[in-house]
Amino acid sequence: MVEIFSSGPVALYQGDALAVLAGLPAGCVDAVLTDPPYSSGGLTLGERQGEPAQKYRSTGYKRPFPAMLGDVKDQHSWARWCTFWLSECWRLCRDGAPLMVFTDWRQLPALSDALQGAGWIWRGIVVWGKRVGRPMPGRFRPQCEYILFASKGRLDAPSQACLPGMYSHVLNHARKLHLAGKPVPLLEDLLAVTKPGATVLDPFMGAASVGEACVATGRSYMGIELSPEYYAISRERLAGLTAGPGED
Amino acid sequence: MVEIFSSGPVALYQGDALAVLAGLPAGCVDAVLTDPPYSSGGLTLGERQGEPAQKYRSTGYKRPFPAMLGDVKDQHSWARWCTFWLSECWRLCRDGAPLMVFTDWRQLPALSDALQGAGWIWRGIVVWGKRVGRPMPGRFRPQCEYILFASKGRLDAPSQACLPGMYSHVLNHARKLHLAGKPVPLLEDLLAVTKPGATVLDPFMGAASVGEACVATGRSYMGIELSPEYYAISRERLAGLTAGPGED
DNA sequence: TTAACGGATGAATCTTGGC
DNA sequence: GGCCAAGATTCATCCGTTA
Repeated sequence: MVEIFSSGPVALYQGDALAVLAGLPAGCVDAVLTDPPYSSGGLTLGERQGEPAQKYRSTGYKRPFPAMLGDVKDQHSWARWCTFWLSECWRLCRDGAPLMVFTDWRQLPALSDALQGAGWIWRGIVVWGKRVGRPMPGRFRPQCEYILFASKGRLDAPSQACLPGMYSHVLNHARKLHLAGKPVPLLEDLLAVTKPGATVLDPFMGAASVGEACVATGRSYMGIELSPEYYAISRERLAGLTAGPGED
Repeated sequence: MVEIFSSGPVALYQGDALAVLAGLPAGCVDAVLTDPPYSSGGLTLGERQGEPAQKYRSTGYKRPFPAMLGDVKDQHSWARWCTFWLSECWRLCRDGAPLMVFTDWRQLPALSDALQGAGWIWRGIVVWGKRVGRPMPGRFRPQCEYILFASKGRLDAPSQACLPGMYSHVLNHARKLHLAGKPVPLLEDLLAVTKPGATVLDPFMGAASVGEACVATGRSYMGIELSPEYYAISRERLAGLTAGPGED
């Protein structure tokens, strides 16, 4: 059964994204902003399913994170799975809702297929320049991640303001609670395509950086997380936001 | 018949890219850097095939450019056509050669499929932040273009130096000779993945910005252009480079 | 208060050796 | 021979601490 936590503008669900999404009513969501597992990197099944302390990490790296569940798919399965949850998101959203999904360069084409297959109209790419990146001798370093931007039908723009197509934000790794944590200021910037008070859905909550950005900017947040460990971390983090400043 | 111009490190061919490439011998090229027609931007066939004064332009923008030939394909045909010329490039390149192809966000997934279908190993995306872009009220502006980076087999790196994954260069519209002209300093930066003296192939020369970057950085340049008008412009531009400073 | 220094880090990739 | 696990490698940037 799904565990639910609700407090003010925050509603959290612990369970598999597809299962939780299927149980929610249509039209209850104004926007989607999420960072799914990339299932990227690793040529072999063993590498993809490796210990989270090893995968995506340098040898000798010390700081541990809880395991990222569900990050073990090959690209074909990953694309089909994305189509499934993106279809559910489409059903839950009202017309005109924006969708923003993080991806790395390797999965970008598959994700663009998946979201269009789920009914979304692809509108563009937002670039996140990370400023730091792993050095790659003799070639270009993977220094950017990407946010695919789409809408359910004609985009219902919150204002006439023009938003930039790229953002440069530092990720403070000392404060990062999740291996794939994103900077809260970046997420706050992205929320500019939603109206104040909008209900934002995040099927892959992780450590709830999106939730913190929603609280900080006056949006309602619906977060779903499979891992009980990260669910607990997120619940504490969002429950404590009224008491003091949070972390990313 | 194909017209040929040759002068020092520069060799230019006037004709259809596929036809010219097919007549060249295998293994004569060290790297590919090119900016093909995107066949993007128009929602309808009529818009895609319309006068270039409308396409890619803000309303009211007056400066005329010669017609960009061959920019009239739907996405399926475009992807097939890309696979063809990318396969020819693959044949002409020696093992370890890098490939860099410009694209906009809309064609990025199709281009990644095409280059992998042609045998290239996709290595990543380099982001070009244009710093300016068409304002898009209420949404993110398309401020970046992308360079897909690939290699023929194992990449033969010219050095151990780590290159950045994104570049920010302003395009000087007044000096631009082609509607889709790219900043020469950006092209010079990209040439850092080739060795000095390398032979660089550019099947879609346009106004030869890549050619100018090659001359400036001591690379040999092979350029192909379908349009007689742009071929003439490029020939003059490159022939004049020894006399004085060029333009982009 | 400001400036400089040192250490840690990164949604990786490649080579090598073992089974 | 094929597949897989482990280790080495790389440096711009940022943060915390010291001067």
